[in-house]
Amino acid sequence: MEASKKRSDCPLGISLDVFGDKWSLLIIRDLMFGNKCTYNDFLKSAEGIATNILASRLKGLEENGVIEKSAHPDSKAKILYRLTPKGIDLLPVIMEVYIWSDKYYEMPTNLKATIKEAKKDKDKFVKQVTKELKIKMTEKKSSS
Amino acid sequence: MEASKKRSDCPLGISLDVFGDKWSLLIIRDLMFGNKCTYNDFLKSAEGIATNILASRLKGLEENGVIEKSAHPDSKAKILYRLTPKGIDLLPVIMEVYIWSDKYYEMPTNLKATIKEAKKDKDKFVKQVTKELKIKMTEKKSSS
DNA sequence: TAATTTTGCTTGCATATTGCAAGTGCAAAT
DNA sequence: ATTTGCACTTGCAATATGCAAGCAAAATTA
Repeated sequence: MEASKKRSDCPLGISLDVFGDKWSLLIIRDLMFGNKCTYNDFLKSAEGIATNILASRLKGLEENGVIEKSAHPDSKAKILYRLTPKGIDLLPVIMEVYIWSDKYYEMPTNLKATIKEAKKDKDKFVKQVTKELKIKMTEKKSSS
Repeated sequence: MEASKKRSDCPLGISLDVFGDKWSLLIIRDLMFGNKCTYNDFLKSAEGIATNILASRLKGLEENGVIEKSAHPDSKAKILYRLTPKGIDLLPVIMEVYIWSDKYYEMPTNLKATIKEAKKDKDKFVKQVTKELKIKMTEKKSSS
């Protein structure tokens, strides 16, 4: 997970060293679609990540330039986590995982429409959502 | 990794329970692009997976219907591992990871052309390679 | 035919990672 | 002034990983 070790020159291996674990992509999902942006937000997610694991993953993702910390406009006690452009660029990867999952597993009702839209025109969906995310991650948001 | 445990109803979480670790996607990569199909083939890959981990990952991927075992036409001592249609359907996911990696990391020369082709027309690339894989995984191949 | 090698694992054991509970320090609310 | 919220850290047990060795069946070599 740490930025240092590299098992091979294969781009897939390098990528898996960045987000190839059970938790990293879930954090990125929360930032993309969950309207979550603080440590406590992530903790509250359904999967129940442990506090130390969350801390280590946030550190790893930050070291790898996928997310970044910033001051929360609402409070000095809060830290705002945001996706970097590099993190936003993981949208196609996550989208394809959802599409795969939709084909072989049960899709929760509240996601069906979104996945359907994504499948209909992937490029359009990625462009649209990327645009929204760029805005979202730039604005100094004042709470959800 | 085992087929049983499910952390949440999120399709992303379910997917990560199937291939969300440091090794599974590398095995799938070897099956897709590496012309590898036996236990020893996977062992020889650059990343150097341990024998027990490889065995447990093969078991997990089989339990989850991503790969399947079959008799190797060359020898009874060999076991042929193949991607199922479900496994082949992971191609778009892996492709997007490569494309992401290409943007932010060094791409080995021998892969540049393929990635460029994939980026030019993703749908076409996926259809083309899927077709090839379906054939490859169906034929009782007589060695690489 | 017998010995050796190949193949696909399993086993033992040391080390690393994970998960859970509790605790810490600072900020903010009461 | 005290309590609560937030972002962690720490300790420790449980689990997973990595490494080396071993093992049985099949194939190859002698």
